[in-house]
Amino acid sequence: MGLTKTALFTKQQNEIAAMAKALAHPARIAIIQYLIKQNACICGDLVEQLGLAQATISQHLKELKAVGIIQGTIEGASVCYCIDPKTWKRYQQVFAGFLKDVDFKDSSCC
Amino acid sequence: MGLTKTALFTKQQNEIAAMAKALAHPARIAIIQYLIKQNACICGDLVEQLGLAQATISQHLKELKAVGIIQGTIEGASVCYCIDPKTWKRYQQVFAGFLKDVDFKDSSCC
DNA sequence: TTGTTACATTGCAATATTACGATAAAACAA
DNA sequence: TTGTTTTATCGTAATATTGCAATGTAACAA
Repeated sequence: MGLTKTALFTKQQNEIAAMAKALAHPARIAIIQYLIKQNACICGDLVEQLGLAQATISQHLKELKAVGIIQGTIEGASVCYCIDPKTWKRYQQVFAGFLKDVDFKDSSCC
Repeated sequence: MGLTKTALFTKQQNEIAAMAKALAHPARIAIIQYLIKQNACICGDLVEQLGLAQATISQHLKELKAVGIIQGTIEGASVCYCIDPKTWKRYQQVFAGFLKDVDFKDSSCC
């Protein structure tokens, strides 16, 4: 069917998966890293930097905006993008919480 | 085209994206959480727990095995799955490294 | 106004993912 | 051996993702 059965899982599980999905493409990782390095930039900079078509970059930016990890502010004809500090902290917390230390038994399997 | 242009990105960016992709489905999050809670379990347990078809669970297990986050050992007719401690630590390090603290300028955007 | 620049959106093609029934394979019991 | 249990794999359908050319839209300049 190709449709994830969201209802079978907890809210938390769906949230972690959705957050991971936003990071599940190298172009989006590259965008985030570039935004951190430059503090902020416009869409055109990313098109040059990454070597993907403008429409493609715009689509990736849309996805990152949808999960709230970046925000864009209109700056004349261009749009200035940057990391949203609040969502960034949430990402840190959620992933640190999920990837917590586990007390693995000796050679854990059976 | 539907084909990610892997060559445009660094090895590190591709790795982070691949690791995130493995976590980008709630069923796989649920499987990992259950494995941590129970220390280990067999495929049949997960089929009961999650309410997905056996073929579907088996497929998710295959993906998790492919990135090395879980390992399976044959135990008679069944297969015992558990978290791979080494890969788990790598996940912790990689995500902690990527989601590091950022010194956000005042209201960071432009 | 006309033209230009910067992005977003639309429409499409190629590929990937999700899900499951059916079937295969391997271990074991009777 | 035959049957049962457990998991993997195959085949298929439905849906999602990736990528880009073309087009739309908004801001600005001349």
